[in-house]
Amino acid sequence: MPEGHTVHRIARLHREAFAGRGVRVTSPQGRFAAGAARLDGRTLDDVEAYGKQLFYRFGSDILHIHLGLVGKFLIYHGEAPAPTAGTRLSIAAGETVAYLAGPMVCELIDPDTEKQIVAGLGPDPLGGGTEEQFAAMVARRSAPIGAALLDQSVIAGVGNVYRAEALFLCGIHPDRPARALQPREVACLWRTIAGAMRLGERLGRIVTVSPEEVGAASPEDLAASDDERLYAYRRAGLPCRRCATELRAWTVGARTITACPHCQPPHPLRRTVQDGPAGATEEVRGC
DNA sequence: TCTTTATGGTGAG
DNA sequence: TCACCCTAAAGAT
Repeated sequence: MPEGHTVHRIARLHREAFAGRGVRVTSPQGRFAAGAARLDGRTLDDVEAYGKQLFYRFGSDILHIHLGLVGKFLIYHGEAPAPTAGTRLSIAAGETVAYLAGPMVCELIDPDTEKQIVAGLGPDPLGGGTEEQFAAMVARRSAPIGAALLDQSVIAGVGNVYRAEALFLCGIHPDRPARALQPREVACLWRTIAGAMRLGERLGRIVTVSPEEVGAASPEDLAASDDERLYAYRRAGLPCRRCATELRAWTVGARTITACPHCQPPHPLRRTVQDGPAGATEEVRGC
């Protein structure tokens, strides 16, 4: 389940469990045997996340991990099962063991390489990025905003779920050119994504629906639900939670997005301002 | 036991 | 635009 919130959560949990301690590092599967042997027994100084990248610092040796689509960490406190045939990496200290399976990247790099990787990424809402940085990246993209949000050089850490949810919550059609968005729409996207990612990091699951909207007491309750956490992602053919219009799915940026035809109109709606200057209009949300 | 699915990204054509 | 890589877990048989 790796979007940025998952990666930052892993960094936090692993920092708490392993940082400042000597750690046992092995590669049960063998595909990271040489790297594991180099790190085994050494002190893990710190764990950091940026976007979807993880960096484990052992002095000037840095373990770089990217989970990709199917990669995951399984963490055990106390008794742990034997690693499976797919366990690329095992990190252990005291009572805690973390198994890594299916990562897209698991490699040793030096500090310069880390700098290059981070330099190629846009602002990370959970990593000190700013709304101004995001706005500057969006302003120079002619691609659809739905594609731009998946581009890690525009904003780091957003994946297919946060993209669909943020565009829905801000009432923005995914096909609209990024640079044509109004400043308030860009601001809405950044703030919505940042807030949702902070919540996701805390809950360990993406929740965007307002609890009161579905009669729930808290986001924690929604996190346990499979049906009520999200507004748009993978809900094609179902009625919009806000207006009951049937949600529609198509491809944007080589991945499937789902959106509401009514809440996310192709062009921002405008209406005449009653008490403003003659001919003045203001934007209104689809819903 | 088999099949399906996934929140990502790259490289070839 | 497509094929392809990585693996666990849920669902189907």
